[in-house]
Amino acid sequence: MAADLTQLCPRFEKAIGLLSKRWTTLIIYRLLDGPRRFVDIETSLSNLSGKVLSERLKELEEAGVVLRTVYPEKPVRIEYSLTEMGRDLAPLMDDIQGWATRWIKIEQEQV
Amino acid sequence: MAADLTQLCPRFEKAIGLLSKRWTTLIIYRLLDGPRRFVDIETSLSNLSGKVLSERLKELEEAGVVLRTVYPEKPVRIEYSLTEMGRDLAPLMDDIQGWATRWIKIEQEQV
DNA sequence: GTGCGTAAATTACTTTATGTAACCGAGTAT
DNA sequence: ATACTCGGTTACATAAAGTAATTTACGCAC
Repeated sequence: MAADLTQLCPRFEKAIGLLSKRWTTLIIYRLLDGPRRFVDIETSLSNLSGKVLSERLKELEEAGVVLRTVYPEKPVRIEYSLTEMGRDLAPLMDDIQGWATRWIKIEQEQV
Repeated sequence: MAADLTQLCPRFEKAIGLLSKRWTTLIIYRLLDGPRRFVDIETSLSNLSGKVLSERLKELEEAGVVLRTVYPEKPVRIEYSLTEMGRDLAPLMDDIQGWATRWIKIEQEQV
């Protein structure tokens, strides 16, 4: 009967809980290119609303993946960047990119 | 002004759309150990409801990641397994596991 | 055959998450 | 003063997920 009592590694579960929320991976992917401002992220990911972006950035900051830096210039500038923990996700992103390239088919627009 | 017009690779985006849905990764992770029946997956992932499992398995089958096999035995047996495309996600899972092990802290139960 | 149980779902209903759009406060430009 | 940008927040509407009961098709005990 013992179906499958293999416990999931709690760290793995927690990582998945963080990373697999909607938009999270795409936000991180954007930040791999370098620090970005709120609006830049918002406008570069279509359908991502400021509301959710704000939530995600808070979660990621809380988790230690993203760093929020305030530059006290004339009009204050706020930049979001990846911490070391965040940059360490780069190989993972490459894996997804590789897998996608190998397996994902895109339906062609009519030629 | 040109904020960041870098387009996301559509394959990458599609892959993320598939993989980052709630439960999807955990279901695939479970199937990496070998074929499983519906109830086994359901009971091994707490809080995953039959409803959503059913949806996810259909999506994954549709995407070519999961194979649904019907064994016409006395009480019919249905097994879900990974296709080659699905098994090719193993390195990604390993990377997530590695990253989680390196960075994710678990709050300790009181000793 | 009646009642009971299991596997694999599906349906109806509730709760949570996300999307949309308007609004705010600080700063700057006209 | 007016309008515009940035970095948000708020209020409301829709979509997705959770909960629980029901369904269909079996087998099993009686």
